[in-house]
Amino acid sequence: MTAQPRTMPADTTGLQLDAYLPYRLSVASNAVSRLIARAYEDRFGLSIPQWRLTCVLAEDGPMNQSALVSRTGMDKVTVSRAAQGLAKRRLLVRSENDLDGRSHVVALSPEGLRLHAEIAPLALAYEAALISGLDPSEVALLKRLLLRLQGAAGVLAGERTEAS
Amino acid sequence: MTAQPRTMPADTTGLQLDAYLPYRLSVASNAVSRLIARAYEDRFGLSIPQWRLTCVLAEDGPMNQSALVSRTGMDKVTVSRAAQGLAKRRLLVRSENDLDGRSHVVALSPEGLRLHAEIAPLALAYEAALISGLDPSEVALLKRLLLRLQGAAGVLAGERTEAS
DNA sequence: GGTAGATAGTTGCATCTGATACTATCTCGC
DNA sequence: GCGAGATAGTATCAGATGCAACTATCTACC
Repeated sequence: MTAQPRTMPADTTGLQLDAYLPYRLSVASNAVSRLIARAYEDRFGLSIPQWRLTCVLAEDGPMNQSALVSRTGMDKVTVSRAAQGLAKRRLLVRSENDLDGRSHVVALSPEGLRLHAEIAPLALAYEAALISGLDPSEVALLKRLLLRLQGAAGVLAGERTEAS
Repeated sequence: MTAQPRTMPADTTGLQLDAYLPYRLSVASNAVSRLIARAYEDRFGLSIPQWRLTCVLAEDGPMNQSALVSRTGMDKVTVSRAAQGLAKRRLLVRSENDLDGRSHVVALSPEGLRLHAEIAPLALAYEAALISGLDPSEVALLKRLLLRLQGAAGVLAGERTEAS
């Protein structure tokens, strides 16, 4: 005989929040994001969007804002504000684009590059601490599945695909 | 010989945003959350916190708000406002707690239960669509890894553990 | 039994976010 | 070249979020 808790409502839907993937994903992501955001904010005064721009510019070199938008998937308003914040602190420089008067080329300043080089080890240490105890193959699978979920969500949301 | 793009800055940090787990996690979670939030909002007028409360109350039965806080991990302010919104629509009922004048017992109304039963299949369909093509064992591992990341983030953030 | 500290929940506030609207510039077709 | 529509980026506004402060109630200790 299966035990039947007394006040349990007859939930016949088969839905359990704890096992619901979007819920698990959101809770895990929020926990990790809060941790990381606090670390960057407290020690370096960088928001997450600012940190992302810094990373992309350090990796790929100068580009304009719309390239940053497609590279990071962030909103163009978010990118604009993050770039303004970094420019105010002289961590990046925006120069006129002679070929297109609408856009500016955005590049890390030497100080920006230095800051990135300073933060990167900390960022990697956080990642290492988060995945400590996990098998590298599990981590690789995790990243692959996350990319897959992201893609599936984009498709379900009716997102325009690359090959239109 | 490895091709060397011309303008690539000397990024010797070993950090690549695309491969950085917190980034992958955040982007995937945002994509999924946006999809789900829009579905619930558009069709049923429920926010994500309201939907979570509904699920927990349908699963576990009536409880007070602080129990909802520890059950869902959401902020107590978020829970309070979500409960107020649901109460305004008569989807849940708050009754005085005779044993403790500070707290109220929160329970789904019959309409609330009915709405939950109506939404649950849609929620499960979204989950199924997101993980379609994935092996069930992969999904199980994914959920396990997400829980693990969440726990690791909590520990790193100095969170009080259950067994103090 | 009265006071100090803990707890339940709400309100206020400051911030972040994203959608929309707007300006400026570019491109294309004629 | 010139006007219609596309694109880069910014400004503006509404809603969500979470912290801190607050009220009310409870608990525990003297």
